[in-house]
Amino acid sequence: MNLFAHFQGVVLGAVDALVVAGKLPAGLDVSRLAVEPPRDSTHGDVATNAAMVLAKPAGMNPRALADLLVPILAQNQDVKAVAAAGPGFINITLNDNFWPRVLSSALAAGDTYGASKMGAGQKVNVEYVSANPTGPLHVGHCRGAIFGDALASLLVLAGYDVTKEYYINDAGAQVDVLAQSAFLRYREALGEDIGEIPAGLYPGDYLIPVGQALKAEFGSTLLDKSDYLEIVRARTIELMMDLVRDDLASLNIKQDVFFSEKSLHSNGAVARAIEKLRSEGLVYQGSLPPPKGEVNEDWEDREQTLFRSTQFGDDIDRPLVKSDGSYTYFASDVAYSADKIARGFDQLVYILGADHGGYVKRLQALGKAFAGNKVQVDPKLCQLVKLFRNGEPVRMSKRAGDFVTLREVVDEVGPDVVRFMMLYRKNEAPMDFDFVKVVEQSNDNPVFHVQYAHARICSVLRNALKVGLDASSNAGIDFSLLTDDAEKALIRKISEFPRQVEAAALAHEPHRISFYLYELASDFNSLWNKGKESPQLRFILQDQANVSLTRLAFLRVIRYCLANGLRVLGVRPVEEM
RNA sequence: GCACCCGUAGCUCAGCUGGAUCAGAGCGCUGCCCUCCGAAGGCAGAGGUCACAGGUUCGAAUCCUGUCGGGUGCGCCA
Repeated sequence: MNLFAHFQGVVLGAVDALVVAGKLPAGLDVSRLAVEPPRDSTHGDVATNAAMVLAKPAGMNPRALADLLVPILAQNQDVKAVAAAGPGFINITLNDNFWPRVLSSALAAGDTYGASKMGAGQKVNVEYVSANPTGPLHVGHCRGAIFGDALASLLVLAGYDVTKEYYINDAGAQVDVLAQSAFLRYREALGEDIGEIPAGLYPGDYLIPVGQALKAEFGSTLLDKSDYLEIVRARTIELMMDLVRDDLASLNIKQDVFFSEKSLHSNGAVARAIEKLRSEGLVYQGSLPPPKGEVNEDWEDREQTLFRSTQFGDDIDRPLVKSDGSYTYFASDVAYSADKIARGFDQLVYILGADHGGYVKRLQALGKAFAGNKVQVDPKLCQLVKLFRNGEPVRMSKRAGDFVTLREVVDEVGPDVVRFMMLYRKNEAPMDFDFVKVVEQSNDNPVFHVQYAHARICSVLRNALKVGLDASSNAGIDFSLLTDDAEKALIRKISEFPRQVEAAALAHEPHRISFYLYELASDFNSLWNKGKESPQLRFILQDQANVSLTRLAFLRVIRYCLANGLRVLGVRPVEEM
């Protein structure tokens, strides 16, 4: 159960009672009414701003309204005490028998503790990575890949119907260059001395096996074909996407849909989407003003086909057709947006790199153009990751083909560490990633801190078996035996998990789960350390089977909480370290 | 020139969509404890005008405007 959602209902019931009694006007907007944990736990267990939010529309003083609500809330069987405080807060202290029920329901929920129906099956498309299929993924793709994947898991837990999608930029000039580069490697595989890779082509070694694969498949027949480049391009893109999928698999990322940009052109979707916009008066011939500030020598005034994106909040209108008559990259985006919307998504989430900040408004403009306000378009920008090794920056050469690959990072520190650390920052904040620090086996390392808490719990559960306590049974559990402050703090923290999941999902911010898990692990460690000094607080007490069984069940709840949270992040909850 | 992101303790960052004698965590620093329990330590302390200036209201780190500083972009490259 979500304790706070539960009491939201209770508070709303109290408000209704006042309406029925004629003490409040009907039809008040309760959308801002919140039920939250109080900042200071000495204030109580749950707090609501109901009186302050409703005071103004009701034309009342917040404290006076609070005083009306207090006696009604006090009647609730789960409420031990309720009081108005400060400017109009209402603090509720729950009956002692309430917390054991929270734990019991969490234990019963087990692997599904924290799951929510908030999403109500709404369809969400999360598009992430979408790197050009011209080589292996590099470290720059890493953060967005992990962020998108964790967000998708988070949304699933919160009850959304999620599609994880990758947009393949397989049209345009860069894949022609790729094809030429691969063809060179093909000739090399056939024994030709190709010398230096010419400037402008992709020099990376990863194309050598592609050349060999082409040789194995086609022999030398491509040399005589006039449409060889067409064949090489198609085959190379397939091989590059295999490479990309392998890279993603190293992070345990598996996307559902790989959407081809090229297909939008070949099946006429681009033309149709633009016609759709044109029919609504959103496409016109015109010229754009030159950018102010810096002087651009190459600037020439041109008339072009433009999408009226300024009508939807964009800074300038966006060109759809190049001067040679072919479509711009943005024209593909137009068709792609239309396609996503036609597939019936309620939300479109785009995970973009920091250098794509300029895309936010135009993507939102497309959403509005095709679906009005019915579809929420939320582009999320992931800031840069700076690599360090023991505090020293890891230098990357600018030369093409010489970059730190995603695979190198994963191979060095492991997928769990990469995933956790990439999610231990909010996406808008730049991040430092130190190869040495992130693998330190100490409590100062957040990944270790959380993993270790889980492993410790598993260790105690194993030890319990050795002394004949069956921790998997639900017999003999009496959660009201958990009365120490450290235990109670932990129970509170556990009770917040479902709420954290919903809030993080709503905000599209998976990092909140990471921070929550860190705090949960800290609270658990505090209890553990208290047990060092006070043996009666340990989990296994030789002569007190009922207390031991209860505490072991408590540990199982904590473990579910940790494991379910880690599952959102895509980090393995390890059983020993 | 314009747009977007960022600015919170010495450092790295949270701050739950405007809440409360609450500005928090970790590191680092200081002082104790830990050679016996469940290895990869524990407890406590010091520190900040939330970049700056206005505004909105019962109430602002949070919203608005402006300024300063850092980052990223800015018409036929995808």
